[in-house]
Formats: sequence, structure tokens, C-alpha cells
Amino acid sequence: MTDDELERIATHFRLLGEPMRLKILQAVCQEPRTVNDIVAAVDATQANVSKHLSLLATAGILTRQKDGQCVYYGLNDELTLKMCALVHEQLAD
Amino acid sequence: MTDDELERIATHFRLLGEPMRLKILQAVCQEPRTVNDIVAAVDATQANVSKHLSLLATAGILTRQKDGQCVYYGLNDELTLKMCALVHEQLAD
DNA sequence: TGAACATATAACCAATTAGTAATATGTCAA
DNA sequence: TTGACATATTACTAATTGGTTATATGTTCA
Repeated sequence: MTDDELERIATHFRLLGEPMRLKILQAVCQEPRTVNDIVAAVDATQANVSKHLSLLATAGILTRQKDGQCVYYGLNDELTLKMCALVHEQLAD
Repeated sequence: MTDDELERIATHFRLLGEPMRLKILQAVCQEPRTVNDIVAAVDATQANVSKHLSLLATAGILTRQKDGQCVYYGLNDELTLKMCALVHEQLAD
């Protein structure tokens, strides 16, 4: 495993390592939602949510699709989906 | 999902979000190793490795077992093991 | 065109943290 | 006991980053 691979994996984990971002993932894991919807769902500032969304989308964890003046963010990263499933499973204990 | 649960999960992910800690996990994932062994394996300072080991053990990700003047750290956290497996799987792409 | 709305970005601050150097603690063997 | 070894801890610095406020960009509709 090269240093570069390790760095990429670590970055992925680090992005999942903030409660606010986990909340955002929860908000979009069923279906894509607009920024405004997400802001309402996670109860945070629009600027703050936008910043997190940008990070997650840049990393390929979220998809970004513009429709008119709205932007829909969705979760379609296989790895992240599986990890979330693992965590949910684990929480059942 | 309560804020407390989110925080716990985020902490778990955050701990996996550093390349040096991933290297350490790689070093101990087969069998428990001593601190000195791990230091040699990951090519870092003893103090630095010790600090990371302490964090990982406190979080329950690593086990700690003292034998004479050596301390063996091992990986037996189910969740972390599964996540590492997922990542390896993913890297095959 | 201009106003209302949706999203993004920039500048900033406070808090966290990875790494280091030095030292402390604890254990064995001669 | 003393010296060598293994590990932990402390104090510190530099860099990263989450959150905020204010503003910019872009889109729709009257």
C-alpha cells in the first residue's frame, strides 16, 4: 500500500469523521436533496452546509446535480454506503 | 440517531483518518505486536507511535496487553476490521 | 430590468491536533 | 543496586479546520 493510497483512504475516513457531515449524509442517503432541504434537516447555517457539501462532492462521496436554481446532492458512493450500513449494523448491539 | 451516537461514530471515523494510524493498524492487523516492532514497521518516532497507540486503545480499536517490559497491541475491533476489509476490496478496482 | 430566491465563496477566528524533544516510569539482568 | 531497555507522558509548536459573517454569483419571475 503506497503512501498515496494511505493518504486517500485516510482522507475518506476523515471526511466521515465530523458529526455534521454524518448528519448531511443521513439527510441525502435515501434520495438527492436540495441544499435548502439539507440545511433545514441538519439545522445548521447555509454557508456551513454548503462548505461541507463542497468537500463531500469534491471527494466523490456526494453527487451534485443542478436543476434550475436548485442544486441536488445525493449519495452514491459505494464505499460510503457500505460503511454506513456497517455502522448501523454495529449500533444494533 | 442521537447527537451522542453521531459523535461516537464520527470519533471512530476520525481516528481512522490519519495515514500514520492506518499504517499502525496495518502493522498489527495480523497479530499483536510490541511498540518497538510497530515503531520499526511504520518508520516513525517512538513518542509519536506511542501517542497514536494510546488513542486507538482508549477508543477500543486496539487491545493492549503487557508482558514483562513489552506491551503488545492488537486489533480486535470488529467494526474496524470490516471497514479495512471494505477498503481493501474497494482498492481492487 | 429588478426583486426575490438558491447557492457558493472569501476572510476571519477559535479550537483541535500531529509531530517533536525531553523526561519520566517501569522492568529486567548482571 | 545499577545500567540498559521498553514504554508513556509532558510541554510545546505549526498546521489544519469547523463555524460565522458578509458578500458574490446565478436563476427565476413579475
